[in-house]
Amino acid sequence: MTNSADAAPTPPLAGRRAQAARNDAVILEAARAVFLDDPKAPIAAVADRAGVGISALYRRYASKEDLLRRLCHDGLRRYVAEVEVAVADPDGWQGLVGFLGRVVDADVHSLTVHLAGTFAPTPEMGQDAARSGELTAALVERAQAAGRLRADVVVQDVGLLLEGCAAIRVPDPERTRQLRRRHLAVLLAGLSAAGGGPERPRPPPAAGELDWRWKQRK
Amino acid sequence: MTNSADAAPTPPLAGRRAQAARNDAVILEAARAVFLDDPKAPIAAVADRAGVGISALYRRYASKEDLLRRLCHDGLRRYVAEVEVAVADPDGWQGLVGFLGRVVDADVHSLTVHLAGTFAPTPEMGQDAARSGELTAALVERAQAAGRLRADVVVQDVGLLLEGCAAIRVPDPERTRQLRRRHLAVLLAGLSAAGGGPERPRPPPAAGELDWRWKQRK
DNA sequence: ATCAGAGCGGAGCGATCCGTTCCGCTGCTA
DNA sequence: TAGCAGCGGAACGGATCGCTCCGCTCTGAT
Repeated sequence: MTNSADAAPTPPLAGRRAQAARNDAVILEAARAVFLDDPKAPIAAVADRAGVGISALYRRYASKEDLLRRLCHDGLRRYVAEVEVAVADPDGWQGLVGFLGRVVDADVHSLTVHLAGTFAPTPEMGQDAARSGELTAALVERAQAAGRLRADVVVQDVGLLLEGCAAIRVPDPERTRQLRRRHLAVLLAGLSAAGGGPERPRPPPAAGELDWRWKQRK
Repeated sequence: MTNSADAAPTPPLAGRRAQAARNDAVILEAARAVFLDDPKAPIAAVADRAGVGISALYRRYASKEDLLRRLCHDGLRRYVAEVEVAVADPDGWQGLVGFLGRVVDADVHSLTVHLAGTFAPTPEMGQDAARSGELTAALVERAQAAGRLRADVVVQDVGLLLEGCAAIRVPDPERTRQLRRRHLAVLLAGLSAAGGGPERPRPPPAAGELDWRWKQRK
């Protein structure tokens, strides 16, 4: 994300350009934190949190919608990257478990879902979303093939799980992470083939049933 | 909730007073639906949904905050009523399971938690909240005593569970209910003593750790 | 039959909020 | 040293929203 065009003579962290390049990251991180906390937060809140003026924001993004889109797309890409790593795991079950832990920790779900509908998605985002769906499905199948995931689980159950974990939130971020991990462990136990109980209530979530958020709202 | 002072000669559903009494319920139900969907919704949205004018609202509630408080307190009372029924169940585990199902169906958690912080709570609400906590703790203990609930579960885990279920939401309310039930079943399987797995990640949620929402925000 | 007023619809006021623009300053960079 | 990238932040214009208020209707007591 840092600007690679800065092979300047000086050590790479002084001067105006370098500061600006650093601001790129600072602003994105601030925006992440702010909009995760309140998806309707004003732009000024991001600027304050980043410790910069509003101009620094508008120099980088043409509009609030642009920033939101960028944030969301980054989250989506992160998701795809994680799930790609996961399907490469030789152990289908461990691949799924590790994947969920990392995605929950990174709070990717809040980024992609709570922000959805606040901006017009690009075609590229649609492709990435489709790809993420396919890969997640593959991940679920592999975990089932390994015999560790209940057979009556469907891909969309992963969406419900992520939704549930993302809903856990306390003021302290690290504590939030811990509580989510605990919640995730309970869910995984309930989803594992070892986990008792008869059938899960039907009908299971259907394809596309969780996609309504992506329709532009407002 | 219907006005019992209407033992009028006519069948009890005609006349201005009766219409007004019916509006009481209509407005409350509309407010429930609207604020459940968007806690920041404007008052006018409630009036529209109820099919009445704004005056009809302000005749009943002095302010928006008043209405929110009423809604939230109703939810809290509902919770207490349900948990009272549950602790009376001779089967500790079935008491817990049935209770969770009813509370999740009624979407009580969204009412009490997503609205919290948007109004100044009354002392009476504090008492009810305390009582609900005690009763829930008793419920958990009874389920553990029955040997059906894992020993490393704490009361606050119920809070996490409700939080997670409340986060599931699709446009159709009945479908939302079904998906939440499915999610709840997974969680219960993960929480039941039969459910496999070693220890749950520690430390478990602590007392009061989920109460930060009740601090007045904004 | 009469009429005071409960009940209500809805326009509009005043306050607030928010996205975005723009001006002027600073201090790199060429 | 001149020029401009980069930025801070005031302020504008529009939108939103809680709430008030005026006037109408029609009930229900007399």
